Amino acid sequence: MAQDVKSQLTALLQQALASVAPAAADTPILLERPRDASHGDFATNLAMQLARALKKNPRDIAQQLLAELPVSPLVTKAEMAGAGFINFTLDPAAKTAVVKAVLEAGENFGRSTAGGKQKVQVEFVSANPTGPLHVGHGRGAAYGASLSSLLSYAGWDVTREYYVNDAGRQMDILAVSTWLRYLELNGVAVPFPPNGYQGDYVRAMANQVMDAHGVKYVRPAEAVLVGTPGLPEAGRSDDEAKSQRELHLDALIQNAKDLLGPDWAYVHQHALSEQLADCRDDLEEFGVHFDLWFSEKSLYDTGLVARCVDLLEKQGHLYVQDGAKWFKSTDFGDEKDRVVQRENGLYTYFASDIAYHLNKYERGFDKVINIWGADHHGYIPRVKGAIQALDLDADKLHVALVQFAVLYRNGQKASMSTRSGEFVTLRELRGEVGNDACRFFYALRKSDQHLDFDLDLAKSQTNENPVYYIQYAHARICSVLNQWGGKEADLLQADLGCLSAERELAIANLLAEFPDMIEAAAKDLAPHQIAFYLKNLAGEFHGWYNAERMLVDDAALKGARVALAAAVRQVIRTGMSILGVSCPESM
RNA sequence: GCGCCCGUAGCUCAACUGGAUAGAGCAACGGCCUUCUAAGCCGUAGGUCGGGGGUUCGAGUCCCUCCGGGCGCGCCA
Repeated sequence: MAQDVKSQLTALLQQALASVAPAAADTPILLERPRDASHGDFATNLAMQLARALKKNPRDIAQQLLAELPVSPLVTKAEMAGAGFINFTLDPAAKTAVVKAVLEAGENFGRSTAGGKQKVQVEFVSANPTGPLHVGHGRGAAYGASLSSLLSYAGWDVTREYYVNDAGRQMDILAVSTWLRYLELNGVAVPFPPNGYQGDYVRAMANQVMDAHGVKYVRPAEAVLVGTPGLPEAGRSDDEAKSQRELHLDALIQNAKDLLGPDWAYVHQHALSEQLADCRDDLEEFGVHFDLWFSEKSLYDTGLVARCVDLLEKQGHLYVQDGAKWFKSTDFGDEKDRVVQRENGLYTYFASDIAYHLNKYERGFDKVINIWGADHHGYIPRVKGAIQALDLDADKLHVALVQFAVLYRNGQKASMSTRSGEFVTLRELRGEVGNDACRFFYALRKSDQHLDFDLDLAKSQTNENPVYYIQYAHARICSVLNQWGGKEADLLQADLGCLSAERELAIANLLAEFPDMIEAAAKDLAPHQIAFYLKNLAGEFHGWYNAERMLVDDAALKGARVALAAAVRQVIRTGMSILGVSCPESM
């Protein structure tokens, strides 16, 4: 199969290298597939790499290498070209052999052992369960899910994980928002704070609480508002007004806790589980599954946060200032030191995040991948710093930043604030453009690249979406195979020597490239390469389909062509399945 | 102001990690359905890779510097 071809070529070049330049015999040999077909099937820049060390013209070196190159039945032509490239043209049989390899291996063609069964954790989405997921989360979800599948396919032992921020102020705000809407239903006149959660789903939860427990949690407005600073004028957006709104909201939360006592936990828990369930359903429908939903709160309950802070303290990485405990992250390259424990004794989000990472390391992952929104990039140095401070290997942690998707509607930016309730939800997007198109649209972008998501385009021109281009190729092949009507197992006996058209050999070369592409994509954490590969493969297929007929009278030729088509179908299926996109048999 | 990311065809994006004449898809223009699915194919047009300098056999890719955009700089999460 093709991998063998590549390593055999490498071996040939190593022999030539050893006699031309024994001193540089360990020069790594890079074989690439030229874009231009006239440059053959493989090319190496070995001569150029040697130019500096040997102080010779690359073209002269290339000629010497060619002279020393052992002959091989695989290679029909080896020649020097350009600035000193050596181009190889392969024997057609060496190229088409891949068809049989694909059909034999099935969905395992391309599967790699590069990951060596090492344990890798991929943590992604991890959105606060305070409202519906929006289109930005969708990008992280699609990327994380595709990346996880890719790594798994490349031989890693993958754990997919969602970090649930179920402790902290944002959850309190959601709970109090729900309660205030509930009071509203019961005619209690408390103005709804502008910095509470405004979405309709909050009212829905209030209704549920009402249905389940009636007026049990009603309290008088005076009691709810007692001791609150009140709200500034609605139009004010100065710092003072903002801070007053936050203080007001905090006071409301405190009053709610006092007035409801143990029942506060019910409201809190109800809001959390409702939103989490909604989020989980949403993601499941999107084809995004998690092995573990990890609770932030559990880090407090098990005492890991406190243990972590103690540990850092014992190692001398903490100091007290203004009543708060600071972590000396500047010792590890951060811009400034960071608080882990507030003046009021409460731990910061950073503290629980340190504990979470300690927990990840204690679970023995060989590699830990965090997929974060790009707005968190300033957070990386402090987390890596904390990991180092705990005497752990910070290089095991890789933070993949996903740039936010900027939505455009009618040519204008659409707002994406969760708090204001004005956002396009992932669910809406899925409903309007479909799961497949969504997953593929996201997959088609390099994750760390800014993404302009034109809603009108995605919604109105779904037929133009490249996902259909690939699915269509798959459906066409299914149709041909149906009409052919033979047993697919028989295709293994096909006389591949019949495949001689340029297009057929080009497709064979592309198929052979699939395993290399998978390994490269996994190494780069870049599933978008799969999407581009598939587009390319589908394009080659469509071109061939229009140029040649598969179901011809000549039985041998027919068998060979159907075998090639079946191999293309297999690779499309494998690739699409990694991307979480379906392959309908007919369209 | 400081730090990180980015700037490639009219639009949205690639470019095998420093390699050959920078590639696709939309949009535009011209062709192809009595034969396996026209959600397709074939062709044409479209570029000083933001500007300038540097490193070397060779730069969209690395270094410097401007210009332009995004994000971050909480005892929030």
